[in-house]
Amino acid sequence: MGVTKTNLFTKEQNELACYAKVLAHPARIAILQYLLKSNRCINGDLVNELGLAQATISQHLRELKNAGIIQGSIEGVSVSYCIDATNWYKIQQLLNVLFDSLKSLEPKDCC
Amino acid sequence: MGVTKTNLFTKEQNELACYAKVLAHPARIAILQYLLKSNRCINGDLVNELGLAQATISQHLRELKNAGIIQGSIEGVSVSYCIDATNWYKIQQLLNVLFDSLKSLEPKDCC
DNA sequence: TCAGTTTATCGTAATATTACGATGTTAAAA
DNA sequence: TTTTAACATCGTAATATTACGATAAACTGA
Repeated sequence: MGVTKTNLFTKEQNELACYAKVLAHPARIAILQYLLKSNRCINGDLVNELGLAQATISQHLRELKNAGIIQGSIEGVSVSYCIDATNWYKIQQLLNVLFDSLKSLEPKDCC
Repeated sequence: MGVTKTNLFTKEQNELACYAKVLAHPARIAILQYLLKSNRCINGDLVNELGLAQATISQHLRELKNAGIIQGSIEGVSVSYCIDATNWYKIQQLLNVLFDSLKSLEPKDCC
């Protein structure tokens, strides 16, 4: 097996899991933090900043882009990436809907 | 390779990625949503609710528990699981620190 | 004690992810 | 036109994840 049984779950559950998966790697977190700090960057910036090979950075950038978290535009010989603000807030809200739905319990209420 | 180069990243980046990884599966999202709704559950509840084998549910529960998101206590012949509220809020805050640090830009400011 | 119930763990097959060298592709510069 | 720079993509090795049957462990009730 080893394949997630996507059909067992709701669209919302799969969507949330997909977004979480994109965040589930420290290099991608680092890329996002770099973008948050500097507004935009190119592949080469990140190769210097993170210590991973160019091909690896490119692969991570593609995953972030496929998920809609960042967008890239060709700028001469390089590609300028930045955060897609619209999706950024959408993902934050999706996560907060989940996290906010914990009815407040006394600490150690159940277990 | 195929091994994340953990040492290249900060403790915070690795921690955030770890929490995201636990959320990065629809079955675990479904388990959390079930717990949010019903406050507590046992393995058998989830086997009925989700359509996955008992061993698979048990494996997902272990990952949620190892990450500190849920806790379980033995209750007779079964194990009662519930959300660990303290860590729940901590993770939400960690995520929001990331998401809130997007300086507001005009939509389509960069790319 | 013995049988039944509920979980956890082991072993394993199928698949996904991570990382990087090598190789293409595209646009500016010479 | 040729060269250079910056990326993307391909191919692949190493490892991680997902799922489940089988089995073990622990507690309950007869």
